[in-house]
Amino acid sequence: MLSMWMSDLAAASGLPVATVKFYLREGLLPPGEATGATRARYDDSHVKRLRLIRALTEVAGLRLDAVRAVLAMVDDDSRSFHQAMGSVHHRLSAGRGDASPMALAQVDALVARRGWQLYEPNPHRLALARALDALAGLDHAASDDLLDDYADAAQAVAERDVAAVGREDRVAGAEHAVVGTLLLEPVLVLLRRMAQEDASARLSEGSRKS
Amino acid sequence: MLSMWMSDLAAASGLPVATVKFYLREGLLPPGEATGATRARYDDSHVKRLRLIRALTEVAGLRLDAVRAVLAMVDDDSRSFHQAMGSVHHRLSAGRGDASPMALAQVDALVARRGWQLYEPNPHRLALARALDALAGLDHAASDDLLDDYADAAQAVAERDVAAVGREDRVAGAEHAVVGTLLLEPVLVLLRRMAQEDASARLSEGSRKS
DNA sequence: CAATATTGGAGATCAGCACTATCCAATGTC
DNA sequence: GACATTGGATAGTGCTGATCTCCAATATTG
Repeated sequence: MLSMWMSDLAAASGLPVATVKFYLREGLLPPGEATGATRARYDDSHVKRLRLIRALTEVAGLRLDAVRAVLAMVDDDSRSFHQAMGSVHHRLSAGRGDASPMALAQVDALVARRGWQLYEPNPHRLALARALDALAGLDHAASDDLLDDYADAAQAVAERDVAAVGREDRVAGAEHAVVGTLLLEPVLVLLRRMAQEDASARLSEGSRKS
Repeated sequence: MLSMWMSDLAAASGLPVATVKFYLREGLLPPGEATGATRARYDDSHVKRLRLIRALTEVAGLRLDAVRAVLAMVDDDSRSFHQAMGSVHHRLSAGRGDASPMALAQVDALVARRGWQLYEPNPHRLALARALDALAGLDHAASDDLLDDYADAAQAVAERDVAAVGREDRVAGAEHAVVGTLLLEPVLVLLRRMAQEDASARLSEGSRKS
């Protein structure tokens, strides 16, 4: 089915018509091709766009303004993966408040140890420092050693992802990569939860008396 | 300062008095010791509790009902880390909707490959399958190979965390461990974003003509 | 000890977000 | 030509998280 009306689009995407209208109004879904004053045709690209919007909100947990920013990236072919990912990530990590100089220094030290090249101003740095402050404030300060282990794991998946981008999507545009990267974030978190459940089960089992 | 009034508590935590009152009403903050009909004293434990609430909402991104569940765990010494973490994680991964049998099978295969022991019903399994469905629906299906790499990374940090719990907190109660685990989730995500920014910078630099 | 300011409890109110419902005129269909 | 459908505009809903307003009881100060 290449061409459809709004109600078909809604049916195809499993969303209420009212919601499709809402996304149109918000500029998240491009308008269909008008066939008259009160009718418009939509096609497969609109179905896919709706799937993307729902994936970004439901799976990646983005709010609609962040979705709008991601879609703007996706629609702009002129950006490289690197540029697109940068804009998107920077927007996602942005947040209010400031961090202690100590936590910032710990982050900077980590970045230096790793030899990471980051752009300034870098919202990840601030967000991470705030997380470390929160941990420290609860008597749960993260050691450099712990951060290194976490960074090892993070770097392993990040390099894997970027290598995949270099292989597949260098020319094809940034969309695939950005979308994949965003949706894999919750995957990593979920896998950590599962792995932790398993490890914790082993621990409590191993220590059980009988 | 061991004993204070509500306005001092608000000042000490950096929150408006109205917000402190709100948390009291919501049962997130235990009531102070009443010294009369209209006065109550609060202490350090209340300051720390407020820090915990804000860390869970701002850093870990939990909603107040999830915070309430975590606090209930924290206040209940009778649970092991394993039990507490299970309840909390299961609540966090809970979500609406269902997943395709294909995605569920892929998750089950992964779990089987890893030899992970998970409890049923397991919300992580469903949530992960839904994420995989979303990826597949956007022509970005995750291969078993990719999942294995992600699981490697997830398992590495999970085992590190659980080992730390076994070392420090076996007796001390589950609070530390649960809180640390929750707050380290965003840390891992942020580190992945930073590592990706670095890897992507290297890639685009390495491929630049001059 | 009286005057004044502060405290904290209860309820109402508000703001932001993501939708959802109602109108309505134009249009397509039978 | 009667009738239902479409889709644009506008207003309203439900939820969450927080803030405002009142007020009587209480502490502090002169």
